[in-house]
Amino acid sequence: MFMRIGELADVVGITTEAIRYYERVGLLPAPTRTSSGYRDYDDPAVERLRFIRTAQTVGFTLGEIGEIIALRDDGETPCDHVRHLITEHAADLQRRIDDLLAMQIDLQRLATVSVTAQSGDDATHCHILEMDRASPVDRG
Amino acid sequence: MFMRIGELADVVGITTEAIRYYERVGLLPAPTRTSSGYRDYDDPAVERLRFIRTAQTVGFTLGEIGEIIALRDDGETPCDHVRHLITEHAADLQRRIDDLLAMQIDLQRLATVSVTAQSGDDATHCHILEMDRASPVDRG
DNA sequence: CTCAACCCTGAACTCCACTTCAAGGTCAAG
DNA sequence: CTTGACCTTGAAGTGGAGTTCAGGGTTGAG
Repeated sequence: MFMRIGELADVVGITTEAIRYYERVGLLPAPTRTSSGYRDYDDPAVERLRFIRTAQTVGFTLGEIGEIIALRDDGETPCDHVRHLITEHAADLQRRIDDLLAMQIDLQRLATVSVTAQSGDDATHCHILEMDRASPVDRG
Repeated sequence: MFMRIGELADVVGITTEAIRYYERVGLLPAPTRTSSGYRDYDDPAVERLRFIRTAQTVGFTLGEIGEIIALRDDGETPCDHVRHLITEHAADLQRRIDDLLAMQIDLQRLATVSVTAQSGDDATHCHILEMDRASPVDRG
């Protein structure tokens, strides 16, 4: 299945501009072109774009995604290096998860205060904002 | 207790530049000035800056924080709005955590393959890279 | 043949949350 | 009275992830 950029954009739910941008920054290989210069994509391009989107939703930057993709693309990369990168990304992932969980705890605390504040006596004042917070999560 | 910007910065752990920036974008009211034009902060400023920091750690943007603050400054009770934002952010956070966990499982699988590949028969080829990934988490 | 809908390019612009820079004023210690 | 730490301002820079713009080419339907 070959398709032009607009169709690809529709299929994966990414704008044509973003797709061209990914190509420009090296995340997406330059596709073949029609005689008139139109980009002509195949199924692997769909795969890759979907992968990029997923990786983005979990918080990887395009730079990191590029690294990961490079691993997959570069069949000559020695396994040791690959393992190293995997370990690195795993640790990074764990940090991200920890950060988000900490955020979630903070948010839940805020939500709890919010609910109790709802039945408060003083309607002109938001208790959520006045709560004396526990020390904010301090992770640099 | 009145203090200059540098002391305030130390107290709340925010750079002086960030504090001036918050003032510029309307998050922090312009403080009184000394005769020579130096900013002169009082305790409520400390409170507000701490609130901004806390709100940030739970994932609110400065824009959202500004909204909340504006509501309160207008004398309206921002509780409903705050509750709404909290709910939204909680859901968003949960999605991101789920995605990250899924990604972690993928990565662990990759790491496992990596280890077994180490003792693999074909030393010239990295098996880690050849695995076909499970379909990525697809949440739009 | 014409028209709309699509495609191409490079460059410039946007947003966020700051940071950095340049050029100068103030204040307390020595 | 100089030195150095601090303060002031406006403007510009940063970086990530695109989006928008200007100006033009292609394609297919009517």
